[in-house]
Amino acid sequence: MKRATIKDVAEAAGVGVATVSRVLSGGSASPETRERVLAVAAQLDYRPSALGRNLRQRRTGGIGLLLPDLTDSFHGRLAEGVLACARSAGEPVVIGSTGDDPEQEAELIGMLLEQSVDRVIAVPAGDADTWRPALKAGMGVVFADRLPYEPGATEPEEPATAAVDELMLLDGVPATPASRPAVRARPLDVPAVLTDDRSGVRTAVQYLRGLGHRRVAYLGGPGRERRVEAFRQAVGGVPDEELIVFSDGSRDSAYAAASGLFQTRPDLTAVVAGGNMLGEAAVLAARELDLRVPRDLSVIMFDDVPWAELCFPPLTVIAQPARDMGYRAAELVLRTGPRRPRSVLLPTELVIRGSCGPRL
Amino acid sequence: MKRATIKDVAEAAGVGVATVSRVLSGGSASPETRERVLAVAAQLDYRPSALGRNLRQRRTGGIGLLLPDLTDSFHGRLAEGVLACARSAGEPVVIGSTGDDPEQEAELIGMLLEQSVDRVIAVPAGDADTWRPALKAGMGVVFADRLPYEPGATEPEEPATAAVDELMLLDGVPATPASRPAVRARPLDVPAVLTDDRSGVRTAVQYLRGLGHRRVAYLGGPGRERRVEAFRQAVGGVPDEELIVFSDGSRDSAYAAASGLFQTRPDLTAVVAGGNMLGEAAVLAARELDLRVPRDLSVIMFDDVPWAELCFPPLTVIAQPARDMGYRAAELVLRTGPRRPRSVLLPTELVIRGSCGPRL
DNA sequence: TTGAAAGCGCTAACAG
DNA sequence: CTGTTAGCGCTTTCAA
Repeated sequence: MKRATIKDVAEAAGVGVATVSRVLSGGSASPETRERVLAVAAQLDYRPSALGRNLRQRRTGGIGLLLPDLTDSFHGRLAEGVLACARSAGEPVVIGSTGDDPEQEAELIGMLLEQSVDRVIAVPAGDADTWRPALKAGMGVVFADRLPYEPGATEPEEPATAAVDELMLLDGVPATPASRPAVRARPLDVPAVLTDDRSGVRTAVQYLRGLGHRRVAYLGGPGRERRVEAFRQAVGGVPDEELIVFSDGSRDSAYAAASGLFQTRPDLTAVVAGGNMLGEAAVLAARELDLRVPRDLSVIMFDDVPWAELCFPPLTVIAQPARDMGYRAAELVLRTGPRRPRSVLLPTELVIRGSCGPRL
Repeated sequence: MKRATIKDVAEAAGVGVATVSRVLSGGSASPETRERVLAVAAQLDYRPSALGRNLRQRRTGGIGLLLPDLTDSFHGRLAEGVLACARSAGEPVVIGSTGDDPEQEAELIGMLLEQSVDRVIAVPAGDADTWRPALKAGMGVVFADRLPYEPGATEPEEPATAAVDELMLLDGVPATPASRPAVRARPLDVPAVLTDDRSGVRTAVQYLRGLGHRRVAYLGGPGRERRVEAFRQAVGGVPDEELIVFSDGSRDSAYAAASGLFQTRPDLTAVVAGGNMLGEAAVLAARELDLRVPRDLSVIMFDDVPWAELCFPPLTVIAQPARDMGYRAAELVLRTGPRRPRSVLLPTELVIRGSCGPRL
């Protein structure tokens, strides 16, 4: 038993297909016609097929969502935000997990293109080159949490000025400092929803400093250029590069990075983890090496997660509004205005629990 | 600059559109024609539009994925499994989050129907009535982790016998006991990928029993009929119903349930949490009430999560292969065989850490 | 092996 | 206000 089509409804109601189409999409029609059509449609259990409509309009109307890893609580919360907004707009969401791999990401972009999904929200894994095809194809893209940079240079630039407007309102301080190092990677100029990494990192470092820590390390993940750069600035002077280590998106690599760091530099007394998986790794590695937190090592982590409170000791964190980020990204990508939507920078919050102590 | 269509390719290659279609889908064509077409297609950067194909074939070929909550680590891992399989099959995945609410679920099913997504994987929130429309519309559906039951009766029945075949191979014991209580809710007879709740719960209870615990409580979530029933059976005799409490899918409700339980029944010495959010709530509530784990209270939790190890004390758990479940569910729903695919029951594993101790 | 042609279900001109 | 008609891009008979 196949579904009724618009033609069936038209025949059964004794009207033309155009009339049915109009009635169903709120066009003009005489009250009686409208009523009859509606009745017949309900009676036949008619559901307009998105297939026909999409082909006709040459677009699907759905939203693509590309994330590095749904296993990461941050991305899960972000996704929930996107889905909540999409649902209230009645839009379907096509999801893809990139594993933080630019190639997979490129493949998924291709898939979305093939499906004519013309709007996408992404926590990007690849650089500007990965995303250029999507942009050129006219996709409406909004980035969340990170920005793809032009390949080549290594020091990230602040996002385009439009992005910082909101922050300035939030903490009353321009986020773009007057002086900058020379070589800069330019981020893609595309609307984005970011957290205020700079002030988050600064807060964390200052907090640690206030506790007396001098050798504080940074544990970074992929796509986190802005955080690292902010870290270098926050510690001031000539940063001890050995105290800055990276991992890719996996748990194993995060653990390896943390463990390696703690072993090669037993003199460090505090570490800031650039994400919840890094924080997890730091706690695990510390425990394995018999480092007491916070006596031997203070740890502070980017992103608040439910288990931060269950951890021993409870983790001090820089909280980010992940769900809001997703919701707002969806709002932006759905906004079909004439002008490109502005970017948004959301504030972080220091949540003090028990994983940081004074340097002994 | 719009995308090239099949017609453009045909013209540029001096052949008919049918030929292009054939070449691109691996049909027969003379080597030289094939080569020419392929060259032109590449040169024009031609990508076949899924829109046209889908309309013609009256189906999208994508997979729908309906989950209660992406914020829950279990569902996140499940989703990653589904996405991994879908990606290797080149199929897009349309995702929806139901919040464990049957109404939202029904709405999302409607949306998938409208999109002509004819295959769906779900951790169902609603009952059989919620899913009947999807089934009647001819959707290929595979359930994961839970099964929708016929509304009315309250005691769940084991899933259809096909489902237990795999388990019997796995642990050599038939999962369907000879004797059963009288009133039963029938699960929908649809392929599913489930974990062996019965043996998992039994293992947990026996472990606790071995430690000397007599008053062990159960903290249940939504859609967990089979686990509760297994719990009742595992504790044997007339179960103390006051020791069995439920919450809906939210963290708040889980915490309230746990806290309430601990306060009304201070005599209990052990609790099994029916999911990771329940476990989280149990630990939090215990801590709040100054119950020492495991001295005053032993806790064991369904589902292993990364933070179980970071928790204090590290949580003893019944691990479930969430990611595998997703992957296998996707395999099932993609299997386009003549016969309906068989269900799968996957084993659990007791992982002993530090949250259970002897009764003092 | 190939091309012409007929739609898939829908919307948007355009006429009436 | 309403019906007729022309496609959207693709696959698939059916002849040639």
